[in-house]
Amino acid sequence: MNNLETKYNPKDVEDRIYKSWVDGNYFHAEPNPDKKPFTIVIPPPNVTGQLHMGHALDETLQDILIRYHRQKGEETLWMPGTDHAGIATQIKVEEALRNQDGTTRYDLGREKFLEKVWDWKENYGSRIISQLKKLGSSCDWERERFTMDEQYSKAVKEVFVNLYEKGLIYQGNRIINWCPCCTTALSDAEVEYEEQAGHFWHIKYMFKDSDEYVIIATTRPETLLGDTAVAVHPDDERYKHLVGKTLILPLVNREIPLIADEYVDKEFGTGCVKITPAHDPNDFEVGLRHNLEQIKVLDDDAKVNSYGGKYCGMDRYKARKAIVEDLDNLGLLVKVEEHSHNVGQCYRCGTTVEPITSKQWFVKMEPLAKDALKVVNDGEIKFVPDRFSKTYTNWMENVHDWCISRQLWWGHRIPAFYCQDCGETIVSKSDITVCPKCGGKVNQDEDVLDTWFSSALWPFATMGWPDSTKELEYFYPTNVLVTGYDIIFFWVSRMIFSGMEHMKQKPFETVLIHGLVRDSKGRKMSKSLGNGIDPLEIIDQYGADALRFTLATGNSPGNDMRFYEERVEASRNFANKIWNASRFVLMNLNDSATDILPQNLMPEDKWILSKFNDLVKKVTDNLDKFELGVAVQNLYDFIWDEFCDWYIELVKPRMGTENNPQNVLVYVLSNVLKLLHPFMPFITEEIYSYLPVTDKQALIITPWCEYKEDLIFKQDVENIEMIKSAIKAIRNIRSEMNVPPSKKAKIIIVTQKETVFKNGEAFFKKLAWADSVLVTSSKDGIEENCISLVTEGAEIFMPQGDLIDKEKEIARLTQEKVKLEGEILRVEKKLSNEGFVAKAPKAVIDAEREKGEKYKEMLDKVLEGLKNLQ
RNA sequence: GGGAGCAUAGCUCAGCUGGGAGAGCGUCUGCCUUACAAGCAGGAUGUCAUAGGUUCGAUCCCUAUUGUUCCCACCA
Repeated sequence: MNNLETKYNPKDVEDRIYKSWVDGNYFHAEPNPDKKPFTIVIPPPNVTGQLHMGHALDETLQDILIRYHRQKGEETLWMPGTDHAGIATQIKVEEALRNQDGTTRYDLGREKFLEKVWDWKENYGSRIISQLKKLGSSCDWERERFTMDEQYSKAVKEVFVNLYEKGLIYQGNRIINWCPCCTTALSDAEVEYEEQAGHFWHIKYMFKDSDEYVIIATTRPETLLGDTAVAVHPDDERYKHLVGKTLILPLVNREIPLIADEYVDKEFGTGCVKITPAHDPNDFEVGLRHNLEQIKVLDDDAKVNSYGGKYCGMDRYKARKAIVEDLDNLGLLVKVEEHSHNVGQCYRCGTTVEPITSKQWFVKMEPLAKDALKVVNDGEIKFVPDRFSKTYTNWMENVHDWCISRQLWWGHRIPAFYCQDCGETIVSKSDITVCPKCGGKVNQDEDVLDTWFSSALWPFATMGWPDSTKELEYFYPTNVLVTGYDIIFFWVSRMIFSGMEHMKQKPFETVLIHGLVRDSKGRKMSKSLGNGIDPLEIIDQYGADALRFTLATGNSPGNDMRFYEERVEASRNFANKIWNASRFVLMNLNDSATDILPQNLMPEDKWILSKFNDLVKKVTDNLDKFELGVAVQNLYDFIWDEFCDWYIELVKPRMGTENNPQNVLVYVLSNVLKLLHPFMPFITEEIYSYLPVTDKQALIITPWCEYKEDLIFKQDVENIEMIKSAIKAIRNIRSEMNVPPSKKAKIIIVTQKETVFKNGEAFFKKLAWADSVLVTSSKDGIEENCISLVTEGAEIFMPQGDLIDKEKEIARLTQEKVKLEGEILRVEKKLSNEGFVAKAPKAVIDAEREKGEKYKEMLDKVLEGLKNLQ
């Protein structure tokens, strides 16, 4: 115990401590009517994913909250698990197959391919979990869930059927976002828009049997193949007379009408718009209004199909080029403008998505959005910081129907069955093989559901829904959801309406939003940039506590943070500081040491106990407000500055004497470890195990500290602060005069508070390098050639013999004088301001008066000192 | 087009309901003071983006401006 190394080595500690927590079963929660529940469900990482900094931040924040509430004695459940992550996982496995032997999923067929994915999941699914453990995450591993577990799948089917029966899920042929690379439909949320440089092609459309024409402008000339009309605004005088006439579609030579529709903006471009109902969402609507034909000209892989005549088989960009060339040759290309516009891209693979009409399943959002908005607007669900509730409501108010079918194989297969004979569609929780209507053979829908459709159920499906379980009864609704602002739309909003719809209760009360972890230059960490920092490497090098501390520090909710190694180094140094302070305490304990406070507390003991009490309040309040960054800063300041730099130094002279401060040291250290534990669980648990505390148990379950009124000693705090300022003043002057610590000095303290400073004699010797300290209330007999220092409550004289440079001393005191005069002037100005005296709170005025008097007193002494020198 | 964030020390950032601004890193000076050089002591550097307003008093609240980042929408 006395031979701990001078450097904290996390590797000696972390795995062993983690195992002790698991063995102690401290992470496990059970419904317990005697206790208040506290629940967080983890944002399930992708099952084949690897831990990155974003996870590390997310998990750290959750673990802090979880450990805090566990120590507060609540029945604390952190529900862990993973997400099957439809597209992401399928892409990964397909890629692996391609690299392995060049096979595609089609070569294997659905069944074989899914076997491969399940194999993959078995291999890599545990990786992310073990990585979470490295961080110290105290999840209830007995309850680990996966979004494709049997029970979970039951919930997904239940929800689908339920919504279908309510008319909130429907199948329809509508414009959706199509990713030609993943060959699946995407929801609006899964498309990311990027400003790209493009062109604006102006094309002549000739009227039938006429030399007249209109000019349309387009950014996607290849869609011309699917045009079924040209539209103008009904009030547009330029074209009014032409409405109803027939145009000849260039290259295709199809006859299409010129129609009038309010959708067209007269001011934009030429005022004529080509209408391609099958490939543009606005045109689609126009097409419905005018009963236009939808001609789909692109295949699933974005190649022109047989409707495209000579362009058939060309990929969309090749076709674009060819069409522009042909139009130009025909003299139909009027001009080409540079044009920058937003291009939608698949959020998984980055391929430009193509709007395409397609038969898909949708969730009707409007009725669901209603309750989901109410619960946030009423403040039943709170976003931290609050501004994100606006982000949420804006989205929810304008939400479109949600396309939930995906043309993938990995995921929850849509529980819809189609009769081959009568064409009936049957939506059913259980698999069926024959049509209940005609007895014909049925086929199940080939598609799977959007991953987010299943993760939307996470807060209750993980607890056994649709069965009624004791877990749901006890732990639902959950307390906090911690996640990044980037998935509010994907996940948070969908959990909210799902919770409201299926549980008739909100899924959580607080949504704690954090920002992104960026690199040192503020860029997003990404694989393609290669600027990602691996949390596991950081843990390996600096320890999990240092990583956690770094991620929790200097950051406020909702804001991005920059991550660089120097910050981790600073955190590691802090861990080391704690380690060494603890070593010091442990080295100086005798067999009778405990954490029971003695009766005869010294002023400095009362000072640190008061400060510690303040800390308890601050840390607790900040944790309750989700100001984790402020809470951890409070701890840092207390430990390094107040406990190490002052308290330990102040009590060093008492070590080993009758008045040994060991119990106070043990008390403060053991208690501060409790407060620090949520942030730095490993090192705190380790050190706590060495301490002779009365409540000897694992720190992880040791009760949180309480604020104790009777451990606040106002007068002693004032006195010690006075001594501290005096010591600082002496250090300051010595440093200014380049006096090395080895050179001791005589100190005479003239004060009206003799007892206070007499009690502090030892402090001056140790911390202000004095060899003798004289405390007196009178200036009589003080030798000349003294440096005089004016500090709060005292005047300090340090005889310097011949060393004193009179001129320098006069200059210094003059400077001091000017400073004090300035302060006094400021205070007086304030106090002579009628408005201030009349309207400011009394406490502020009193404080200001007190300050003024203090300064005046000090100024008098400075002036006297100057007089003596001259 | 709509919305939001940010602008504070050389750098990265805190600053929680308005009462003369802090930390880490860096930097300068002096110290291996028997827990810690991953340390100790001391120092320097700020028109708290700009301009108005509210107030006795504004880094903080309001308005406008500038710069910057992001989100949503998608006029072809």
